[in-house]
Amino acid sequence: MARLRDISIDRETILRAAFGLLDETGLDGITMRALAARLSVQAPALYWHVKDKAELIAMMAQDLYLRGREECRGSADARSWLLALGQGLRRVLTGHRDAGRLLAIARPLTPADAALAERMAAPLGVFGFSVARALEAQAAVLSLTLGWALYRENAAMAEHLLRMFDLDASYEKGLPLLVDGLVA
Amino acid sequence: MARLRDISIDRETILRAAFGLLDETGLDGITMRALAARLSVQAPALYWHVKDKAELIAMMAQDLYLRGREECRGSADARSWLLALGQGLRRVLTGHRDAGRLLAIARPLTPADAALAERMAAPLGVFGFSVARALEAQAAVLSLTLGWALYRENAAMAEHLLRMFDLDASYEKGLPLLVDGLVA
DNA sequence: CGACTTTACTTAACGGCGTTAAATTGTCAA
DNA sequence: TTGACAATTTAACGCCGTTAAGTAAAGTCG
Repeated sequence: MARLRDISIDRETILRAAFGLLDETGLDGITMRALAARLSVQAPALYWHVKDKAELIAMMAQDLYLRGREECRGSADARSWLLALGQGLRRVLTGHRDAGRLLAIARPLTPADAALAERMAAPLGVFGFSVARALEAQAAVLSLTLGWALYRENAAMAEHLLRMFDLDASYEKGLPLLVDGLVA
Repeated sequence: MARLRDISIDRETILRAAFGLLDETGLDGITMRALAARLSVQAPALYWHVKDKAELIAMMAQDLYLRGREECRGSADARSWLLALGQGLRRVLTGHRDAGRLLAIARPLTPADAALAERMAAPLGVFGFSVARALEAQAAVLSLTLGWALYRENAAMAEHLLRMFDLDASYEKGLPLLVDGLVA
């Protein structure tokens, strides 16, 4: 395991370094060379652990989604579950620079991995949702949240706009409107 | 005007060529060299008309937004105006490959141009909305629509998922839920 | 008409990017 | 001791956005 170097890198350390790089330099700052340098390694070494950059971005996206979903573990009904999903993902996305943009450019995962969306929505089944209805409701909440995150990232520069209305409050208001309709 | 070449290029022809290139090759296919080739010109010639690639993308984004808004010209009330805004933008975004991703990576326009969002939301004022409430409502509808477009672009490859529920119908259902709450 | 400026392009080049190929080195099993 | 294997290195390729410098046509003006 340990080789020339005291500690070697693996997918997990690469992933964490990538998020660190994202927060410090933004999405454009994520280059294979910069990421490698942060791990005290040459760029091609990364390709032993990761197929290509697109896979790395997909890994990061998946990590963000899963962290967002953890927020709705103890939800007692469909309404609170969907609210927690939206707010959880929102919290995760606001916690990383350019996180919305990252999700936007992330290539879809492998076909086998597309089942993730299905697994994610599964808890809704417990509350009596059909698979189709669960996927629908989840898609609506995730769409609103991702779109909102992008809006926020883009508006960050135009402070003038943000002084005219509270974007965060707008989300807090809009999400329940959508969710209430979805569970009705 | 006309010089060495019979017809010269300008911002408008560049913009149209860029959308053509987008539809044929996707967002990754939009390179300054490919765009120039499509106009029978060398790449650096583009920089006479456009500051850099980011400005080109911003131009395309603005064009998409404005085309989306044209849909809600004849709306009689706030509800139908917001519905038309969402559906109009949705129609425009589904009409171009990777249009959602393009909006997501487009850098915010110049500060002076940030007033565009304000101008866009202005018609809502006629229906009795305050500026803040109009911007809020518009942000919610645009967020849902952009997020939905991204969802759709990413899910396009995972046909398996799409066979389990109707994403378009999901949007048609979710948008009124949000809008009804916003105008209440 | 001829000199000068301006417009709109060309060619050439730079540095950085993602990625691949090949060589290299340390570790472990037989 | 040897040989397979894991994990990295060095070197390089082609493409990217972008800049610098040169150049030809068109407009301006004495």
